[in-house]
Amino acid sequence: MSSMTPLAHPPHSEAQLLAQAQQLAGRTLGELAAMAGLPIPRDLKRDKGWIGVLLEVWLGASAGSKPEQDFAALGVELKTIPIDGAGRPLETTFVCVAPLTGNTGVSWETSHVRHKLRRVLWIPVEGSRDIPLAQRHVGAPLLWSPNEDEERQLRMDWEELMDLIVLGEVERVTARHGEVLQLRPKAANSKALTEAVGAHGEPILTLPRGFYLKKNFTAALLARHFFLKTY
DNA sequence: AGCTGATCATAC
DNA sequence: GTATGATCAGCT
Repeated sequence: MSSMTPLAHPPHSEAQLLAQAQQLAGRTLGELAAMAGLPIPRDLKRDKGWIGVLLEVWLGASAGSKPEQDFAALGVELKTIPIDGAGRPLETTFVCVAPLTGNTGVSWETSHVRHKLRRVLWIPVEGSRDIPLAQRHVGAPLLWSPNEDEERQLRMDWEELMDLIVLGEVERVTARHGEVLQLRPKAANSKALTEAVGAHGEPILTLPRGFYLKKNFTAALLARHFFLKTY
């Protein structure tokens, strides 16, 4: 326990990555931040990505911005997921920005969504705002790939949403579209604009959008994991 | 209460 | 603006 330390280098195998993640289970964010020498914000209001960065440090992921998977050599993406006392997600999960132009000929097979979700290390973290940040516990990790059903659900939603984008109907899409995958703003604020395609094929300016996993999807994959592990 | 639309920090 | 990391918070 006292030898616990952040990985100084990216893990060389999934097994090593998972082993390190399992070491974090049961610890509090306060303990992990102190051991890593990171200051703890009072809350996440102005530090929304803080937990993600903290766990990146512990797991040897390259912190910072790179359009790559967190563990590129392993092809693994890291996602922290806030959960309530019953282990259910408190928030949707951002996947990637949605391409709003240049989409002629794009397919699910080569999509960013599919690539990002090919293999994910999920790390549940207590997320209730009633629990002080430093006292929140890290849960047991789950190394996951979509099964046949999950992949089909994702593909169907992705194709529906991309069809609307290509047809110039992006501004008619709401977060209600999609069963497990939704499209929502992903921007600094409501004044940030990016290019998209209008209803008549003309260029328009609209909010940047991102693909997000709905809570029903992540809740199911977490529940399945804990069911199989426990019984 | 939960969801949808909006927002926060930082690097480049 | 885009890309990384996500959660906030007003409204239904």
